[in-house]
Formats: sequence, C-alpha cells, structure tokens
Amino acid sequence: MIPLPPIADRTLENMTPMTLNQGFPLPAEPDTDRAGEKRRDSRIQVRNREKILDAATEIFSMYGYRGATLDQIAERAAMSKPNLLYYFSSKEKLYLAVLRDILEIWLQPLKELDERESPEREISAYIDQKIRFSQLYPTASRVFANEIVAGAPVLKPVLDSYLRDIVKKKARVIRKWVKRGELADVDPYHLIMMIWAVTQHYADFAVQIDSLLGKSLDDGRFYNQTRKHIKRILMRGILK
Amino acid sequence: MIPLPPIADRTLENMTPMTLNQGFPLPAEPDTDRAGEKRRDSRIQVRNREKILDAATEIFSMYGYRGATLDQIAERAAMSKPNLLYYFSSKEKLYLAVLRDILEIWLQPLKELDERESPEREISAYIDQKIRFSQLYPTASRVFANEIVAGAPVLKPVLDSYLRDIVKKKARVIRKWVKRGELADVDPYHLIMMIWAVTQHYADFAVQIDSLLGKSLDDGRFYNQTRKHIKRILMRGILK
DNA sequence: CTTTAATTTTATCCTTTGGTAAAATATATC
DNA sequence: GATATATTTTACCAAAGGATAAAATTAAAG
Repeated sequence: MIPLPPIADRTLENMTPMTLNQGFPLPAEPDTDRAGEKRRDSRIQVRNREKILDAATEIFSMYGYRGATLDQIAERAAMSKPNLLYYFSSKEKLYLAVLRDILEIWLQPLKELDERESPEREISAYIDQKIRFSQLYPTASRVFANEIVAGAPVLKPVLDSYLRDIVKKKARVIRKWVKRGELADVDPYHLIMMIWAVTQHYADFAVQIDSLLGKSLDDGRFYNQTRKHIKRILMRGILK
Repeated sequence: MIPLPPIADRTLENMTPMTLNQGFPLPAEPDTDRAGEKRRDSRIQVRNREKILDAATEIFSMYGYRGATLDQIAERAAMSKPNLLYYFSSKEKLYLAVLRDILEIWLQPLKELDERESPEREISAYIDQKIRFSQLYPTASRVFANEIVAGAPVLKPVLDSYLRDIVKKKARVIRKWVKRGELADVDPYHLIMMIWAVTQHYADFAVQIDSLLGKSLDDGRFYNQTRKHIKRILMRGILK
C-alpha cells in the first residue's frame, strides 16, 4: 500500500553488529522472500508466515531487534528455527517484514484530518483512532517504540520523508483552524506530538500502567475512561 | 537514598536467556561489587566506574538489556572487556547499577506536590521538573523506557511498590484540589500519566522529534517552547 | 498409487558474547 | 627504589545465536 523508500545506512554511530539497513529497500507489496515471479503462496505458507510474524512481533516488541532471538521467536511460533528460516531467510528480513506490517497500520490513522470539518470533531476523532490503535495493537506499538528508542536505525528514512510529509499536512490543517479562530493558538506540531505521546503511552508502557493503576486498555471500561479523559483534557486545552 | 526492594523472579513469561532478577536485591547504597567491608574506592576506581556507567547507560538506552553487548559498552568506555568486568563483575550487575543510578534521579521529581499550594503552581512546577529531566537525562529516560517496554523484568517490583505509593500520594493531593474546586474534575492517575507521557516522549522519541520537527531539547529555544506549550495546553485543560 | 514438489527435521558451522585465568604492567606505600 | 597491591592486557572458553546442508517427511499433482 504505502511506498516505502530504501533504507539508508549508518543511522546510528555504532552499528557494528547490526547488519541491518545496508541500503536495501523495505519492499512495499511483495511480502514474500523470493522474487515475485514464483507462484502464489500455499495455504500452509500463508498460515505459517502469519504465525511467525505474530510471534516475531511479540518478541521484537519486548526486546527490540537486537535483543530478540530467532530461538525465542521460533519457540513462540511453535516451530524449529530452521523451519522459521525457511519462511524468512534471515532475522533481518523477518524484522523488516514485521515493521512493514506495522507501518501499514500505523500510518493509517494519520491520513484523515479534514479542514472543512470542525477541529473539535476532527481532532476528537483522531485521538479516538490513536487510542484505538493502542488498544488493538499494543505489541505493534511497542515494536515501533523499540525501533525509535533505538534510534530508528531502519525507520529513520521513513520518518524523514514519508511521515514528515504526512505530519506537515496535518499541521497545515491545524494551523488553518487556528487562523480561523476555531482553535486556541497552539503549535500544530507539539499538539500532534502530545496526542501521539499520550495515546501511545498506554500501549508502550502498559506494564507500568498496570502496576500503577491495575488496569489495561483490554478492559473496556478502562479503555473508555482513558479515552474520554485524554480527550477532555486535550480538547479543553486547545478549543477556544 | 531510596530503599529498593528485592527483585522478584519471572516477571516475563519467557525469560529463558535473561538470567536477570533471580531474587537478588538492587542494593541501595554500596555501589561497589564486593562486600561493603573493603576500603574506599581509589580515584581511578571512581573515574572508571563512572566512565563505564556512562557508556553502559548510552548502550542500554539504545538496545535495552538484552540487545546491548559488553563489547559495545567496553568500546564506548574506551577499555577492554575484561577490564570492564574488573569493575562490574557481570552484565547483570552493571545493568542493575545503571538502573539504580537512574531511579535515584527519576524518582526525585516525584517527591514534591504540596497540597497547600495552588494546583496551578504545583503542577506547573512538576511539569517543569519532568521536562527538565527529559532534557538533562534523555539517555537515562530511554534506559527506563526500554526496561518498561520490555515488561519491566527488573523494575516491576519497584513499580508495584515504591512508585505505586508515590503516585498514590500524588493522586491524593490532586484529588483534594479537585474536591476543593481548584481543579476541573480530572482523574488524578490519568493526569499524572499524561504528564509523564508527554514529557518523556521528547526524550524517548528524540529521534522521531528530530526527524519531524528538526529540533531537540538540547536547543534551548525549542526546549522552552516545548515546555510552555505543554504546560499551556495541559493547564488550560485541567484548571477551572 | 506414483512421482514430484513443498515442508520439516537433524546435524552442523561459524561468529558473537558473557565470562575467566593468569600474566604483565602500573600505582602506591614504606 | 623495593615490595605489595591495584589495574590492565592477553589468551582463552563455553554457550548462545544466526545461518546452512542435506536428509526425512509430508502434501500435491497426475
């Protein structure tokens, strides 16, 4: 769906053991490992790839790329390591596949902010989408968090180009609202960052939330309470 | 300074290769490896431990406990691995030492919320402290983030006990303000989480901030703009 | 049923990694 | 400056981890 630029090199200073991103691309469509000419994936192929991707997402979400091991992933996917490598020929490829999947979901809620609508309605809906994502895909959120905290060795180019443009567009709409006097004088970028920070926090720091509040977004009541509370404070903070 | 409880076992399901936290404590005061009976640390001892802790903080902040390697840390500390191990006898001990240092700083700004003062003043000051911490110790913040995202294998007990109590106290003060009508009807816990989320975000996701806004908290102008903006929105959102 | 192709397992390899032993060097103390 | 102690270096080791080869098994096609 989303065209992803090639991955640049040495985003981090010391990436000695991280053989990642030596300039090869995050292919957008053909999820398969082999060249796209071969025949369609069999049922079992699809099922196993999915199993692996799920397992990998969980492990990567906890330990990041470098901390995760293929043994762990294979075990969680209930298959042998060589069998896993039959489907994804390297840890790197697997990680890229996981990131690709996540990006597709993650970039979606960024796509809608209609300046013709009221900021109240639009921003509210946006917050809803973001917190929903945290509820539905907490592990995906944490994979992303790990990647960014690690310095975005793989996603830096995506942030620098694709995401940057999307955010710029969003900021433009928000700025328009401000100029029209429909919104308090807020900096669009900081507002977006605040929304991201708060909504992602509940997924990324779920353990902490659980320790301190004894709750998680899995709990529907808590989910709604959180959602409404965030919206109340933020909307009050920015509406005129 | 801070009394830290012993570390519990198997906080995570699959902690097979993570030999961490098998019930031994995060010692509070004696930073040294050996039993506390020996003599004071020499100058060189102090200097090297510091060098190592700094290097370790940086590496752990990027890759988390499991993703970090002693080779990386040793290299960044400009010494050989065995030499490093002369000062910290294992990766685990080193990690615990790093966490201990961070906790000490991190738990500090949590210590002051005076109910006799106005919420405006107190919460504003609290936000200032938090964002300041993000500016001064971004790597420490990321080590912490890594630990939590990984499921807090080591810090879970701290979250469950010590931090929990601190937050509870804070919540009580906030609730008092709400009851007195000095604050809008906000949930204290969510408010605290929001403040944490937003302030930490600028440290933990610094790379993303830099990609999207081209700025970092190192930049004094940006730091102040961020600080004020966060406070403006949040304070407007919660004050009556 | 065969035959062929896809999948899984077993055995193995090489590198990395956490950690040790002991020799070598530097530092401090008398 | 000799002696004891602290620090650093060199040489290793065993286990973990990513990856491959090839045999064994299973599924699909005819």
